[in-house]
Amino acid sequence: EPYAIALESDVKDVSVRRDFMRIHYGGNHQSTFPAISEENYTKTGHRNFMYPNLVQNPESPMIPGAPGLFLNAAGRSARESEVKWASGTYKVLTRLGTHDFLYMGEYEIRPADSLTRAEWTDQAPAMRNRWSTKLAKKDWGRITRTRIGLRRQLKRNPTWAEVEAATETAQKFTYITASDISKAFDKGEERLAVWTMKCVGYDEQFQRDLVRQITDWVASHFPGGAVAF
DNA sequence: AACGCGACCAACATGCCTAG
DNA sequence: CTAGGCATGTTGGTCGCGTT
Repeated sequence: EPYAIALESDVKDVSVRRDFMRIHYGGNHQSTFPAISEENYTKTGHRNFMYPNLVQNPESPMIPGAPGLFLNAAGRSARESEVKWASGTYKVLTRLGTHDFLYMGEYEIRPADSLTRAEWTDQAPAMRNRWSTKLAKKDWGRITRTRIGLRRQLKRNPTWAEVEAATETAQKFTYITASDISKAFDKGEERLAVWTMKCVGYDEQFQRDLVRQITDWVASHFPGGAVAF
C-alpha cells in the first residue's frame, strides 16, 4: 500500500525547519494547515500544505509514501462533519522532531470511522494528555467542551443541532477541565474523528528544490555549519 | 552524581484574515 | 489600505522521576 518513490535517499530523507518553509513557501510556522497568501501561491505554485505532529497524530506517515491517519476533535465523525480537504492533494510534512519536518509525498485525505474507545485508551499517555489539555484550553476545543457541558446539563448526549446552537451563545464551557475531557474520552462519550491519509504521488522536483534551498538557507543562518536541519 | 526522558510552562513572531 | 487579532504550535527552559 505504500507509494513507491524512486528518488535517491540522500535527497528523499532531507528534512526542513518550519521557519524555512514559512519564508520560502508562506504561511505561519505553527499551523497544521497554514493559509498561504496569493502572493506566495503565485510565487511557488503550492498552497496545500499539511504539517502533522506525532504527539497529536501518532499515526502520521513517518516514511515518505507511507499511509497514515489524521485525527481531529470535530464533535462528530469525519463522515458526518462538513467536507474538508476533499479536493486536491496535500503536501504532507510530518514533524519527526525539533526542526525536523520531512516531506512525505502528495496525500489524499478522506473521512473514516472515529477512533474507538479502546483505540483511544491504547494511546500513549502523552498523546491523550496533549489532546485533553489542548481541548480544555484552545478555541478549537470548544465543540468538545460544549458537548461535555451539555451532556452534564441534559443527562444525555446532545444532538448536533443542540451543540451548534450552544456555540452561537457566549458560553464557551471553559469550566470543563482537561480532566473532564480526558474522562469523557476514556468513557467513549467523546471520540476523535479520523481521516485516512493516502499517498498518491511524490513531487520529486519539490523535494529537490527543498534540498537545494535548505542547504543555502542553513549556510546563511548558521554559518558555523554544525547545526542539524 | 550524572544522565535521559517526559511533563509542563511561558515566551515568542510573523503571515494571514477581517473589520473599519 | 491599514491596524489589530488570530493561529489544532514551536521552542527552550525547568522540574521530577527513574536509571546508570
